[in-house]
Amino acid sequence: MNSRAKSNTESTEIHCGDCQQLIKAGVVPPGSVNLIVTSPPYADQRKANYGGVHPDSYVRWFLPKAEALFECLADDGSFVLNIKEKAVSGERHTYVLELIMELRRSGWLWVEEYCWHKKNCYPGKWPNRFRDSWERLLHFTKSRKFKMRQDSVMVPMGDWRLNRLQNLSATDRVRDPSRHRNGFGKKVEKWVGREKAYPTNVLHLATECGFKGHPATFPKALPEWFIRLFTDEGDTVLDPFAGSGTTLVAAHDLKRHGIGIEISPEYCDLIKDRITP
Amino acid sequence: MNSRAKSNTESTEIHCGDCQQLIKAGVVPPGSVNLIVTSPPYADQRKANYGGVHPDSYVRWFLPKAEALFECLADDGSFVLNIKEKAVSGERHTYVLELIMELRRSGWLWVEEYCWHKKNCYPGKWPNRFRDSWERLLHFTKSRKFKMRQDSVMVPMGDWRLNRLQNLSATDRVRDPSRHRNGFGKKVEKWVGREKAYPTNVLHLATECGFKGHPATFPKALPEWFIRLFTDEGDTVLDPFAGSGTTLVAAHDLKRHGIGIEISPEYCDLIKDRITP
DNA sequence: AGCTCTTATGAATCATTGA
DNA sequence: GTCAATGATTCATAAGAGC
Repeated sequence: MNSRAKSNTESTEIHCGDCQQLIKAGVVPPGSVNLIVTSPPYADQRKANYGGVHPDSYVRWFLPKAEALFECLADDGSFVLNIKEKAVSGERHTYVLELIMELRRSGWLWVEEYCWHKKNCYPGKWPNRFRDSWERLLHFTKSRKFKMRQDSVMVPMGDWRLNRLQNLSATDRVRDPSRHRNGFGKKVEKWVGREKAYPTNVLHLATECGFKGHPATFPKALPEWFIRLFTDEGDTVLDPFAGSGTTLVAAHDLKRHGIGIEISPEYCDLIKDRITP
Repeated sequence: MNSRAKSNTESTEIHCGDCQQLIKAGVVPPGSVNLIVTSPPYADQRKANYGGVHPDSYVRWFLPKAEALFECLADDGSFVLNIKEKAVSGERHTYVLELIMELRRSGWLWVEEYCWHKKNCYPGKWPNRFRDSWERLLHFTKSRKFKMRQDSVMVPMGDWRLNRLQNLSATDRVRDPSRHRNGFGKKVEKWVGREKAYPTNVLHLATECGFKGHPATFPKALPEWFIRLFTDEGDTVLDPFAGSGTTLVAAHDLKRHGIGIEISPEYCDLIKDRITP
């Protein structure tokens, strides 16, 4: 199970323990990971499962782990962190903001904040806020030049294209560039026959309701999207807070080599059940 | 024009000048404003119009203005700030995060971060990121108990159903293969008999394309939503960076007393043209 | 009125060139 | 070398024109 032979790209490793300790112990070789995508235990949530981390000490808890992750990530690799701050005594807590700034201070580049717009969010009603329907997907890298396969996540264009491109008017080709600083009109011809467009930085996905047994299931489509975007086949994907193993299942299905680290023995067993056919 | 008599709830004041100076000068009485909703000039944008503020000095530029706003806001009032950090040399800049923390340090409560998911975002393509399709709507208050009229922004179930059906674009279907038509049908059935539902903290709106004369038009539906949510009829709404006056038009239409402050004389004139019938 | 088709344009970002 | 201006790239919406 511990073999990382590139020849078998569909192999998946599961390690049971604390990710910081295991990585420091050499379980994941330095620079060997192409993508880290994870949804760590939220502050003060999942108390029953993880023991809970208080919001005020969340940054202190996370930083050394991020340092370990930095070591094992390849220079052109990406780190995608799914997180959302909780509300504490009527306010949004600032630990996520502080975490971003501290991670930058320790060498990470904060390239982008993708937005996961949840189609079906958790129900509830409070006097001072509505249901929280979005989460942050923070994208960090080690370098300004990183691997990104934009073509692999293109989406079908809107129907507008069908009408738009049937008749190319003269204006399409002659849009005055002195007034509008974009040659968009000129290039419309290029679109004939094109079926797909690049997506935006908002992922509009539903949460997964089907899988029981772990409280924080994020939809498989989420890691899948980032795995397709930031890795090639045969690359290595790491989830240091594997939980129920959704990222690893996605990596396996996409023929990437998966490494999962999970501190809870029960979840480790659960992941193994999920991965092995 | 300067009368703030509550009797005339539809009156709208326009003041031309710097909001900080004008408020300090007493143009807006302390504690008289129920809602501040504004979209300030973004860092280093609108150079032609405002002179531009460098991202690195944005917090320093904004803080004293926020202090003035604090003074004129009622104790149970709300401050809604529409903002989004720009990308600087391959990274998202952190001035918005810093601003949130500094505002908290100076007495504001950061109650919530609403998300404006823009249906039509600016086009473009870059090697390291996709098009930016969302902006922040930061909600600050002076007190944990603030005025909130949740019922006033409930969405009719019928419209909701209609919109969902219409918005089921090809993109929706591809990104979320788990959403089957039968599953959707089930969900709709669940809502039969119920007339209205509470919204979430994500607003899914298009940007306004048509309005000329000001570079930063945000859709009228945006201030409208917050005005209905955080004020009653006859209350006072302030926009200290009025721009083209969209917030004031919304306030006027909803029978709120509007106060607009705008530093550019041309825009002041433009607002007056827009307000007066 | 309702439909189709046409057209303008929007808080952008990065790479390159020039001062 | 640092900084500022210019060029190249891209998509969905709404308003308007035409039928």
